[in-house]
Amino acid sequence: MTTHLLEGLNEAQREAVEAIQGPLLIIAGPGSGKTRVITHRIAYLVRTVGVSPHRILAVTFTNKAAKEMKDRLQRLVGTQANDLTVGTFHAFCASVLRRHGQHVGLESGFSIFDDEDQMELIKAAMEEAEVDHKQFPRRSIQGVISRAKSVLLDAQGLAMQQRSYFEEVSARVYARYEELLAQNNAVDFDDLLLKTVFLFRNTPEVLRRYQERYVHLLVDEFQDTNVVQYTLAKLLADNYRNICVVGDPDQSIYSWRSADIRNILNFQKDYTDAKTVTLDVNYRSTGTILDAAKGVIAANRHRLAKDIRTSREEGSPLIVHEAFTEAEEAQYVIQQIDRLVRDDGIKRSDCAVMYRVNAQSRALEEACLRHGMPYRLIGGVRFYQRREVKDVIAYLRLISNPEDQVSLTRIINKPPRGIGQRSVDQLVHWARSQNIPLHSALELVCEDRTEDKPASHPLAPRAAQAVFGFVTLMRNLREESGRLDAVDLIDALLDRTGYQAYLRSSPDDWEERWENVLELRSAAGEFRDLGHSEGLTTLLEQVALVADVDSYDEATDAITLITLHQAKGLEFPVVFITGMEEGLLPHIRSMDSPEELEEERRLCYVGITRCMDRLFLTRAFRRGIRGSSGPTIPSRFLQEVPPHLIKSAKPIGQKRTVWSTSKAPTLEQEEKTVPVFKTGDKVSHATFGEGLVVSYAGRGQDSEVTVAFSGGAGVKRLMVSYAPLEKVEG
DNA sequence: CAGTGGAGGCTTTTT
DNA sequence: GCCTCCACTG
Repeated sequence: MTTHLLEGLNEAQREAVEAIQGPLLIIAGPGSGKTRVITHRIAYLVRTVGVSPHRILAVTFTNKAAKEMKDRLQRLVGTQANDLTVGTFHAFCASVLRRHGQHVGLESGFSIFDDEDQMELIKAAMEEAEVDHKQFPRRSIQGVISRAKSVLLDAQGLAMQQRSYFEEVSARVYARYEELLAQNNAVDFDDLLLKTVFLFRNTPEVLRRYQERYVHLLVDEFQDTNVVQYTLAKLLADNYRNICVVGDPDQSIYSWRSADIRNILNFQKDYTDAKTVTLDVNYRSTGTILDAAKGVIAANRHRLAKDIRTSREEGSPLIVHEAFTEAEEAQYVIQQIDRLVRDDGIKRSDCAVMYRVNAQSRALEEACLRHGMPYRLIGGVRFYQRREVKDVIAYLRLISNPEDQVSLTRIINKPPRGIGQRSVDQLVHWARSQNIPLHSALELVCEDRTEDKPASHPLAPRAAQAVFGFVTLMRNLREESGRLDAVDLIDALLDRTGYQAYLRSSPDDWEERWENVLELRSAAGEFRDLGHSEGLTTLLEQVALVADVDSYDEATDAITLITLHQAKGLEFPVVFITGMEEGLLPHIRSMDSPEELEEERRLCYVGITRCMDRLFLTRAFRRGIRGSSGPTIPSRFLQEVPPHLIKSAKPIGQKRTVWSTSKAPTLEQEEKTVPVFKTGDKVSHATFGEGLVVSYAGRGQDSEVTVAFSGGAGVKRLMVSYAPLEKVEG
C-alpha cells in the first residue's frame, strides 16, 4: 500500500479527490477517469483522512458498477474495503427495509416482486377494479404507476392530479394494487426506494441512525437518478452534508425510467455552497472518435455546453458501412472482427457490437454461430427469470413469506397435483369473500377436511384432498427451513415435489432447464455460512436485485454483444454500432418528441464514446421488423458526424454516399431514379453478379424486384430504389 | 384437469 | 416473429 493516492491524477481529478468537505458536484465527461476519481477519493478518505470505512456510503447505478468499484477499492485500501457500503440504491434500501420495515407495514421476510410478479398483481388489481384490459393495456397502467411512484406520488396523489382519464383509471388500479401488495407482504422495485423514503420521513430516529453513521455519501451516475433517489440521498446527507455526486448530463439515457436530469440543476440549487469540478480530459478515445462524438452531441439544443479534450493521438478514421440486409450487416461485423484479430493482433474480447434493441442481437448471434465466432451476449433472457428458476424461487419465497400469494398461485399446481385453475379460482374468490388471506383459506380447507361437518369451502373433495397434500408439504418445508441451509432446503423441496421428474415429463429442453435449477442451487451455496433464515433472505434478495448472474468470466476470448444502454460505463478498443437507421437509432417511438430524440442522440453519444481505438458504424438497406421487412433511411446521427472523419468501407456501387447528403432525397428525385424492370430482364448486381428478373412488384421507390442470380447468390428480393442493379442489354 | 393448437396482440431501454 | 390467451380435445 505504498501508492500515493494523488499521484498520476490531473489537476481537476486531484481537486475532486481532495474536496472532502461539503457538497461536491463532479461533471465527468466520458473517459475522464471518473471511476478512478471516485475510488481514489474513497481511498483518500480512508487512508489519508482516516475516516472509518464503516461510515462511507457509495451508491452506484448497477450491481456491476458496484462490484467493479469494490474490486478497485480492495486494491487501494485492502481488507478495509469490506467495511465500506457500496451498492445500488435498491440494494441499500432493501437492507434498510429488512431491518426497519415494520415501521412501514412490512413484516420480516417480505417479498420483492419483479416485473413479472408485478404484472400478475396488476392483472388481479385490474380485474378487481373492473378495468378492461383490452381498453387499458396492463403494461401502460404499470408504467403510469411506476412513474407516479418515482415522483413520490401515491394512488390518491395520482388521482388528484386529474390529468387524463387514463391516469384516473390507473389511479384506481394503483390503489387496489397497493392493497394487494400489502396483503402479499411484498414490495415492487419502486417501493424499495419509496418505502425507504416514507420510513425515513415517518421515523426520524431510524433516519438519524443512518444520517449519523454515514459521514460521507457518494452517488455515481447522478444524471440517471430519479426524484425518489435524489430525495433519499438528500435525507441521508442532511446531517454532515458531505455529499458528492458524479454525473454527465450528456450521458443521461434513462429518462424513460423516470431519471431526471434536472437533479443536477437542483443539486446546485439545494446546495448553494456546492463546489463543482469538471473532468474534461478524455483518456479513452482517439481524437477522431472524440470529434465524432462531439459532432453528434453538439446537435442537442438543450444542453450545458461542455468541451472535452483528448489526451490521445488522432487515430484511424471511422468506418461507415452500409450492408444490404441485417444478415449481411452482421456478417460484415464478424468478418471485420476476424480480420482485426488475424491482421492487427486484436483480441476478440476487445471487440463489442452494440445495438439499440435486443431483437437486433439475433442476426448477430446467428452470424457468430455460422462463422464460429465466440460471443458473449449481455442481457437477453435473464437467468432468474427463467420459468424453472422462478418456480424454485417461488417455493423459497413462499417458505419465507407465507403471505406471498403470487408465489403461491404460481406453484400450487407445479408439478401438477390436482389443483387446477378452476379450484384455484374458487379458493381465491372464497378467500376474498371471507376476507382472509389465501394461505389461511388453504389451512381452513385442511381443517374442514378432517372434521365430519359439511364443507364450508367450495372445493370438491378430491381437490380438497390435494390442497391438504400441498399444505402439508409447505408446512414441512417451512418447519425444516429453520434447520437447513438454502442448498439443503432446495434439495429438500426438489426431492419432495419431484420437480426433476416434472421437468423431464414435458418439454424437450428439460436438461438445460434442470441445469439452470442446479445453477440456482450452486448460487445458493454462496450463502451457506450465513444463518439459515438469513441465508435464505439474502439469497432471495440477491435473486431479486441482481439482474444477471456474474457468471461470465472476462478471461474467455469472446466478442461482446450488448445494447447501447447496457454499454454505459464500459469501454472497448473496438466498437461496432449497428443499425444506424432512422426508426432504430433514433428509435421510432422517440421520433415525435424533441426531448426523447435528444435522449436518442445521447444514447448514440454514449455508444461512440465507449470506443477507444476503432469505431465502425453500420446499417442495413433493408431490415426485417417483426416479420416483414422494408427499406431503411440512414440515421440522422450519421450526418452529424463530421464527414472528414469517415472512411467509407465500400460504397457498394452507389452513386450517392448517404452520410454526405444533408437531406434525404425527395420523393420526386427518388421516383425519377428508380429503374423499371420486367420479368425476364437480364440484370447485373454489384455484389451478386448477373441474374434474371423473376418478378417485379410495387411502384416508385417501393418497387421490389425478385432476381435469380446465376453466380451462386440464389434468388433475392431487392428494393429497386436501393439495390445497385443495372439492366444488361441484349 | 392438462396439454395442444390456433388466433390475436404486441414490440425500447432495466434496478 | 414471439408471446399470451383461450378454446378445444383427450
